[in-house]
Amino acid sequence: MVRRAAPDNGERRPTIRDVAAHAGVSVATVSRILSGTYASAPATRTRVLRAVRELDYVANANARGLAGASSRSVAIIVNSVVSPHYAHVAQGVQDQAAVEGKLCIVGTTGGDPERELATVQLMREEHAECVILVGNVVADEAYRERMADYARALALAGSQLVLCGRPALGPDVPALVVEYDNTAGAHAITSHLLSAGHRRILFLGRRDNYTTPESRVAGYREALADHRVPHDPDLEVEGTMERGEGHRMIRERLAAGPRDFTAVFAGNDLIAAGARQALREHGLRIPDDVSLVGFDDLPPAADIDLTTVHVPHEELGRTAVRMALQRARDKSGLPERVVLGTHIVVRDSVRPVVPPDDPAR
Amino acid sequence: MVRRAAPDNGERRPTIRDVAAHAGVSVATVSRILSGTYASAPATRTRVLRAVRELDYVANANARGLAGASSRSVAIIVNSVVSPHYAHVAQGVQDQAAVEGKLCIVGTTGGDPERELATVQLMREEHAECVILVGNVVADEAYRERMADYARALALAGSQLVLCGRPALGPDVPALVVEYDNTAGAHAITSHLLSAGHRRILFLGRRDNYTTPESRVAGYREALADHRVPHDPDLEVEGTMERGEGHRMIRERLAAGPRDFTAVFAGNDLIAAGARQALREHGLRIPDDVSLVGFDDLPPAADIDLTTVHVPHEELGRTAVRMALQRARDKSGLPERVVLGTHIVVRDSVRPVVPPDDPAR
DNA sequence: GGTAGTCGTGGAAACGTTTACAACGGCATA
DNA sequence: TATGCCGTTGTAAACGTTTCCACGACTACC
Repeated sequence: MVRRAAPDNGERRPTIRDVAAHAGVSVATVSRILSGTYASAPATRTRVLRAVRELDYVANANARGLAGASSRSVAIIVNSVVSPHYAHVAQGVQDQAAVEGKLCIVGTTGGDPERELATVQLMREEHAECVILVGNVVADEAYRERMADYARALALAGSQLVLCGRPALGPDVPALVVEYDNTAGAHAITSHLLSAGHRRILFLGRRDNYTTPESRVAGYREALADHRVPHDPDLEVEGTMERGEGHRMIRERLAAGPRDFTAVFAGNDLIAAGARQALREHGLRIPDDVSLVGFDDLPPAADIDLTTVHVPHEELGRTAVRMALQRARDKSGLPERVVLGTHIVVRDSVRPVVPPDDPAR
Repeated sequence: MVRRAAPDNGERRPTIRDVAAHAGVSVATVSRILSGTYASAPATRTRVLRAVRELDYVANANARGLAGASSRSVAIIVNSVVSPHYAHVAQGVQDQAAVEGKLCIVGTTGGDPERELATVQLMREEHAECVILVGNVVADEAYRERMADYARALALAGSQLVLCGRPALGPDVPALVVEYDNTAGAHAITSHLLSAGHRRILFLGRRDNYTTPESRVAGYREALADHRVPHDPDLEVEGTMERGEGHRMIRERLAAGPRDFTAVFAGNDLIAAGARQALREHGLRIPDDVSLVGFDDLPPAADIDLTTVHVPHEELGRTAVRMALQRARDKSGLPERVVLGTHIVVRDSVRPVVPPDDPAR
């Protein structure tokens, strides 16, 4: 006997053997009755269930996993749980996992590829049913190779890799993709500003090679082109997706010279919040002096009455889990890539531009 | 052979046996070399590690757990991951888990005791090293019994229950407690308002029997008593800890009659944000017309320049994990309860009251 | 009344690891 | 040269499940 933990005096956690003995049946019968719906005499069934209740038995997930039953867990890997964007996706994953009776393993990387790898290894050890990787990323060749490696290694361990809000890989890589339409959203909200008469629209948070800001900038440019408004590269300000950056970008811009824009399109709501604060510190009112829009529609947006693009965060998480589990059940004919839609939420941060010579003024 | 998964043609995930064969040693040796630091000849060691790399071997967590090695996971159960309060505690748990090389299982309950129970059962199955329960709760007898049951059942499964921001149980219950000082924080910030001359301070978010709001109200009352300011129960407004509630409470109060307060102490930052919006909608400026303070010091507080009480959320999570793991290593002589401190963060939402007959005005 | 089929159950192997115990070799000491 | 010890490695049992296979009892049919 290799028992190390509790003394064997009955203060042991009951096993399936105990339940079987208590109910006067074999372990096989108990196992069958407990794991899903299997033919069994009602009398036996109730006897077993009573024994389970009386002994307060819970199965040993390790033994269950080892013996080959399909895993009961779903994994999600994010940069950080405190960032609202990730938190909402994680919530969606949680919800769907709970619905499916699975539990949810969360790993954070802080954006560090090293830690990402370590976390994926842990998930591989754990035999999670699927591993959901979410977030903005540099989409270079190294990334593609790394993801392809993950996907294959995970597939070998019986897990399904799901990329959430990340670009797809080659067709021969066993990975699912759930995205949302950044470009269309950016196009729509830029058009919203253009329709209100704005021509000089500052874009905050350009960051080349990063997938999310890159596709948002793309939508911005396309909308300008569609409205035949000349594109001024100087209106695209570089910065990361954080609140402080929004503040910095506006501050530096206004310090550098006179204001040469009538509207601001912030790369996300956090940037918008920071930008808003900086604008107000310069005595500019929103929306009276400057119009401001964001992207994401997370709680801060409602707080500051921001017109923005709604991203279905929770739905992304739910869809990722749903797709992975469906695929586990039925290998064939399911889509490998889903793109969810976005839409504008109009609040109170945009005013039409009134031309200087407008007689109404 | 009961293999059901991959076809046995080499596209199998490598086991420790494969590694042993590849390195020309026994499985015991491989196991010893991989799991922690154990005496072994350097030559063997490198041979084994090379085999691991070449085969891309990762251990099977289920088998490892089953064979009796201590578990590698830490569990946290919260109401919701999107609520900043919980998210920050979860982040702390994550961080510490990563430091200790453990992974983190997250369960959400939506505040439903039913789901809480189900989640605890899942964690019990999973043999998590510790289970951290966080958040505000009704602290009645039923709660105490439920928690005591959890604690005992988890202890039997080898896990340690940790209550985070929840009241302690009896001394004979095997549970750890990590709290922060709500009453002291509320006392301090109320004193801050009193020192600025405020006498009529509205408290938003009273909720009897719920531990968190209850102890915050207690601090508020104590501070009033200490400053010999009469306590008017009518200044305590009931409501839950949500943004919308803050808005509602102010709206209804101002609709019911003339303003009879000069400062507002919101039960948390979310309430403060809602209250702020409602006050502004009534044309009241903060802090010029009304002073406003909150509790928690989460990101929204900085956004709205709110003077508030800083709660060490991440530190709560980290401490919970640290305590549980220390206890697992060394059973004796460690504290069972820790109370972390809080402190005021002064921003720009409080102005001194100027008496009407003050000559300076 | 015999045979085939169905339903419910039990026995036992297998999953991949950890660890107690035993065994082996080499070195230092007597 | 014989003895004892230590450091390193191998053998095998055990962990608690699931599931394959076999077997008995009953029903239904010819």
